[in-house]
Amino acid sequence: MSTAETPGSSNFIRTIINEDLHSGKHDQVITRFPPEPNGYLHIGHAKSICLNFGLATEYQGRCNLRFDDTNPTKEEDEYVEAIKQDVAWLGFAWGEQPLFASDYFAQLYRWAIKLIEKGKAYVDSQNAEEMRANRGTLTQAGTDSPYRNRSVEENLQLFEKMKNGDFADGSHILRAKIDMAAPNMNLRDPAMYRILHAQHHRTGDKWCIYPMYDFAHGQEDSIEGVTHSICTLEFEDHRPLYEWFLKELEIFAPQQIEFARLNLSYTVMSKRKLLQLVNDQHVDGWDDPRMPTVSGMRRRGYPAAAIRSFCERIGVGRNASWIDLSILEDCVREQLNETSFRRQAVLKPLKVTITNYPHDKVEELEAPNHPQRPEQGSRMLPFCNELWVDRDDFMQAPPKKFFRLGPDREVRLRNGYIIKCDEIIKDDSGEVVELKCSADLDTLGKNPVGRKVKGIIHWVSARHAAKVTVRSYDRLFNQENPDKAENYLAALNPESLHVSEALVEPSLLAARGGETFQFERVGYFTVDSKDSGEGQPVFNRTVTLRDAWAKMK
RNA sequence: UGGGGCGUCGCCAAGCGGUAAGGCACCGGAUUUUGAUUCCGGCAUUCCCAGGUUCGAUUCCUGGCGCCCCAGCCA
Repeated sequence: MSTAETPGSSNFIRTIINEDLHSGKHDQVITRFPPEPNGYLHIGHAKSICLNFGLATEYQGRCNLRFDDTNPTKEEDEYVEAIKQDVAWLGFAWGEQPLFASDYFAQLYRWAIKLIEKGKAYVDSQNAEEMRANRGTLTQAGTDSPYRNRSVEENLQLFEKMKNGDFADGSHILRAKIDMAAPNMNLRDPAMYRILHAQHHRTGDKWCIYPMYDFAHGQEDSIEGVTHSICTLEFEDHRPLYEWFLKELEIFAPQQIEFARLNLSYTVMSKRKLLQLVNDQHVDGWDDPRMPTVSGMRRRGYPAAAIRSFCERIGVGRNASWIDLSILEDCVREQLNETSFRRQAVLKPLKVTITNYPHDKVEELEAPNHPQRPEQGSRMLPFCNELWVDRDDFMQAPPKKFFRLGPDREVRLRNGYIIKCDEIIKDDSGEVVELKCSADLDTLGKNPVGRKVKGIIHWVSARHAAKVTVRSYDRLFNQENPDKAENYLAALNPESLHVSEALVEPSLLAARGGETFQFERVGYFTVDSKDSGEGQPVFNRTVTLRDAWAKMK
């Protein structure tokens, strides 16, 4: 477990834990991260993972990875494998084996019988529509089921038959007998077990009844000795139920604590919607670099440390909050600036010919891998009289503040000479196709005397450059909150992916999948692990560099 | 309109009766062969509003207002 990060600021959960430790209520901290294996993990889950595993580490306790697999119709092994990989990649460990709610099915079944015997649960034979109709509304009490007062014996028999598979799906259901008039809807005789003749990813067809979340989660926590069961705010209304089951079952009662889920601007977070983006092929898969999934961010090139740092920075509270994407991006840049080697790459090429440099001469110019860290070494850049520079670094009629190429303007070639633009070549349509420049050959590694050249631009040798595919990503949605749109799909950004060919320094051809480089003055780019071939790297733009000039414009 | 929550700077977020931390964003300025990084400096006399208690309230009380969640045999 690699959590050398800062302890972080105070939050209400740390306060509760500290109190519990000081009062002697607990002498250790046990948490859990309980995903349902019905989709891939996203940045919202990452917040929960960092919180739960982070707390366990901080208090030298334990955090269980427990799959909440109580609904066989939606859960698959593919998801449990992906989730395990994501949690591990984020830097957390869960002991020898992950846990599963399905491991507790037998115990849960015995507990259901116990409640029936106590007269606290009954088999209802209304269908789903009748149950809904009799549940009442937010302002009106519900009505008791006509089956509510079946005898314990009859309930026991019926429930056993449910378990044995004697009934069709939906024909009967086990309910807790609480209060059909409770103002909290969750207490109006909530469902405990439903009949589901479905293949479970782990138990196969052993069971044909499955516990509902409410009848499973608290008991799972209890079995595992979880001290603090941390979940999101929507479950707040379920807490009385959570506590009711534990009390009626007379078993250890963990404390449920709710926090606000993460909302990120310009993205959606619901698994249903993410699944639809995948199924309808609006994206390339769960791990498409535009997805807010852990696997998508990993493929995009976000370091795990950046995600951890992000989760620490945003804090934990109970306000429904919207986090600005810029915070995540700042965390990513913070990490990548430290670790990434610098390289030169031209994304929008414009030809430059150095008129006073010999046609047949080639020089190797030394360039540091990381200017702030000379110990990281250097690589050699081939230089000749034909270069590519970026179109954005040239203007025919530049404003005074444009510190780049323009008629008669001088500029430093990064890691190379100072050149001056003498002549502009255009094609028939008037488009600039080439610049003729002269180099000051006495400016390698030193400044010219008598004048100052402020601008620096990146370049590659046209005779040596390699051509690679670059995928530039933009936000997946155009609206700050896609959920507010009539249809969130309409808020999809049609320009979220831009594929282009870039000309890069030859050393980049050896880049391996997952490696990230800073293309100087442009951004951070990560070699795609799926689509890159041997000697044919495909670069995903992880994040751009900050661009003060872009702001000035 | 039933129940449960939440309201501190543009976005997050500390604070828990003693006179508003921090981060992101933003605005200045310094250094710089990345208009990057780094570095300095600025950025809420005010804590949803109105009353009240108190020597003193963002913190306590009362009343408003606003926002979020709940009527799956999903989790």
